[in-house]
This record gives sequence, structure tokens and C-alpha cells, in this order.
Amino acid sequence: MTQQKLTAVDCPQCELSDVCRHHGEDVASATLGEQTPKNSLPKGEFVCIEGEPFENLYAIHQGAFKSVVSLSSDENRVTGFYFAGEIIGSEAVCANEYGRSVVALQDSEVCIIEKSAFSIDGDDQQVIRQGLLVAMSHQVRNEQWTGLMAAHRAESRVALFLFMVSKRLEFHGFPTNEFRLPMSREDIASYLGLAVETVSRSFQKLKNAGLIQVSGRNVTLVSRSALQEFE
Amino acid sequence: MTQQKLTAVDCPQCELSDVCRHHGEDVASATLGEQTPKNSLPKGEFVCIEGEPFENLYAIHQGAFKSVVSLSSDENRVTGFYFAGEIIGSEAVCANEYGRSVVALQDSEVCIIEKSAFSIDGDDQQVIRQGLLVAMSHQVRNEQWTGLMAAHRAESRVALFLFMVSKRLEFHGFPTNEFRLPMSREDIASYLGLAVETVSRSFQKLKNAGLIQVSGRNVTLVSRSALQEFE
DNA sequence: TATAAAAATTGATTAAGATCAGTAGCAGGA
DNA sequence: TCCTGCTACTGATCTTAATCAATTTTTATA
Repeated sequence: MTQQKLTAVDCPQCELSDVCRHHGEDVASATLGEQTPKNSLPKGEFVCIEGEPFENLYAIHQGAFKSVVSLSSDENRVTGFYFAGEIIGSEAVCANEYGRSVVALQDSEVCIIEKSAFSIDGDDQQVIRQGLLVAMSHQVRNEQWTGLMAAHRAESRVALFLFMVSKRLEFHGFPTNEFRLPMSREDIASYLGLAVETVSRSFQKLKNAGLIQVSGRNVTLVSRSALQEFE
Repeated sequence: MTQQKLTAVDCPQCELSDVCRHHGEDVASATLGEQTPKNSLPKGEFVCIEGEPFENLYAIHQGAFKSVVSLSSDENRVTGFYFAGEIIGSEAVCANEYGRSVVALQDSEVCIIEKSAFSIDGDDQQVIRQGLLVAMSHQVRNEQWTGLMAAHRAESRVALFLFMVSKRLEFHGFPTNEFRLPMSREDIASYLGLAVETVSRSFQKLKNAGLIQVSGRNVTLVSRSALQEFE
């Protein structure tokens, strides 16, 4: 199936492998290389809801997600995307409640990291905390892109968006120049603060400029560096 | 002086007090309540430079900062602001180099948290790691606002910006309805992806709408909730 | 305090994106 | 396979923000 070119992360190489492997009630039975049980989520399912009490963190084994916050009774906005190898819920650690709702964009699998695995009164689990620190640092790094996209013209935002997706896929070991976007044009528009029509037109312009090839959600980056520099 | 209504955080109440208090070579001499030596930075001074190797994290005791990334040889963009009680450098943990340059917007004081204080091969310092986790979680939470500002019309972005500043000041115990902005209109414009002139006009419109009072960098929020809901 | 430099505001014009409207293409279900 | 509904694209008009230009205010420094 062409449904997902983004497949599962290779657990042993995952930034979060230590976190997943050491936690929870199954530690005793976990032999070397054995993984935390994965939790399947069909497309459209919510992983967590904005405002609800913090229960777990989730490491994405396979799939993709978007985060959404409600701005008013009639308006939601997409605030970010999560790919395989990344972590969901880190914003909840400080406030003990989730700060965004997170929804599966396709059928996905997550590894559950229980709150107790790293809470201050929990067992001494140095490795887990260290792993989380690194993962969260990574998220802080990623979220900077969001800010950059506030600026620029529409076309540049879309270019930068594609560059960001490619960079994040690369980090987790996926193909970087040819992929299928898991999110709709509407999601992209909401995330970038543009009208859907403008996103569509921007895709066409980038295509005409020879920077990308597009067919629906399938994207090929002709020159990734040109995308980054795109003005 | 009216230079800074944002004064120093009260260390014992700071989210980072554990982190600051336990680390470094002076632990032995630190008596209860005694603080980590603070490092003074004059306005305009850089705390860290994008791309340089990771050395320390910095907890802001007093003052305010902006983060900047270079987009091309002739263009920089402001990607965020840091206030007293917040932490600088968390994006460097994962990559071992800073991901943004951070500059003091006013004369400031920071507490230094050395890398060794929480690295995996360092001493077992559970409390520090836990404190960092919470602080970084907070940052992830904060950075979401940036994304929200990508959207909306100019006026709404500025309204949301002021709301965010107020919220962050509140968290660290500062006055929330009357404050002096530490950053220039140009910084705000860069951060929001707007022209300086548009920021100026937006301030005037919010003033005329009765939502705020403005006099240069001094801002009074008449109705904070109205700012948040502003459409 | 006086003066220069920088920052902020205001106005007029131009350009870019939102909105409105309609069409075409896919994907999932019977 | 053929619908049906959703998603994506394209065109025309209108609104908003960028740009250009000039003035006023604030800040820094002698």
C-alpha cells in the first residue's frame, strides 16, 4: 500500500529506545532488544485531550499525528505535527495536564511511558529521565520552526514547511526526498495560518519553479537546499 | 527607574531553584537558601551563539532575552523571548550545540547550570534532572503560542502576543496587567512575521478599541480575557 | 541639559493573500 | 464497479498588510 511511506522506527536506533525499554511493569520480563508493548490507534483517534489530566507520555513507533488547540468555541487550530520516533505529551509534565489534543493522522502505533516512570517520587530511573531530557530538547529544537513560519510569504512558508518535514523524517531514518504527507491541505493551512486555497497555489508555484514534484499528498523534493533558501 | 518593571525572580519560589541550588563546584559551601552565583549580562550581550558547542544552560534570575536565528546572510529572525524564571539553552541538549543565539534585551542576571550537572556520565543528580524536565516541559508549552501567532490577522497576532507575555509574567509572579515590554517594536514585528509599521498600527487599533493602554513600551491590559478572545 | 541617533508613528500607494464561487479528482463504502 | 462525499485545484474580486516616504518621539551620550 502507498498509504504510508513513513513506516515504523527501528526501535534499537530510536532516540527513545532507553525510555521505552526500561519502564513499566514489564521491566523484569524484558530481555535485550525486546520492546514495550505497542498500542494501536486507528486514524482519527485521540491520544490525549487538551486540559485533561496527565497520564502518560507516548513515543511514536509508527504513524503520524497532529496537535490541535481550541481557540474559541468555533475555531480549532493545528499547532504541530508528530512523526515516528517523536514524543507526545511533554508539555503536560509541568502543568500535570495536557496542553493540546493530539490526533492520529493515520493508523499508528505508540509506546506508552507512564508518568510514574519518571516522577520524582518514583523509582530511581536515571536512564529514562536522561532519555526524556534529550527527546524534549529535540522537541524544543523542532518547535522553533513553527515560529519561523509565522514570517515569510505564503510560498516560502510552504517551502519551509516541506523542508522541515524532510528534516524530521531524515532524523528518524526515513527517506527524505520522496514522501507522502500524512496531513491534509487544510491541516497545513491551519498550521501555517493560510487559506487552503493559498496552500494549494503555493504548491503549484513551487512545482512550476521546479523545486518539487507534487501529486496530491505525494511529494518529491527536487532540491532540498533550494527549498530552505527559498525567499 | 521605570526601566524594568520586570524585576528578579524570588529564588526560593522559582521553578528552577532546585536546579540552581544543587549544582556546580560550590555545592559544598552552599548553605540553605544560599544561591548559585549570578552572572551579570549587560544589554546586548550574547548568552549563546547558534551553532556553537553546548556548554551550559542558563536560568534567568533577572532581565529578559530574545532568541535569534539567521535565515540567510542578510536576514535574522527573532524566534522567541525569555523572561525571568525561564531557561535558556534547552534545545542544545540533544544536538550538543545551541540552536539559536540568545541576546539580553536589558541588563540581566543568569544562573549558570553546567552541562556536567545533568549529563549521563556525571554525578547522580536526580533532582536537577527532574527540575530540568519540568522546566523544559514548560518551554514546550510556551512555544506552542508561537505557532498560534502564525495565524490570524495582524491585530489578533499582536493581541495574542500581549496575552502571552502577560501569561508568562503571571507564572513567574510578576504584575500581569501593567508591564513594560523589554523588546522593541522591530523585535515584535520580526517575531510575529509582520512589518514594524503594521505592529505600530495594531497597537493603536487595540488602544482605540479600548483593550489596552499604550505609551511606548509601557502597556496596560484593560481586559486580558478580551485580548485572548480577540478575533 | 543639549544633541545626535535610534525607535516609533502616521500617511499614501502597491502588492499579496483572503474570500467567494465553481470545478475536478480521490477515497471509501455499498 | 459505481456512487457519494470529501479533498484539492483554479479563477475573479475584495480586503489586508507590505512597502515607500516622511515626521515625531524616545533614548543614549556628550
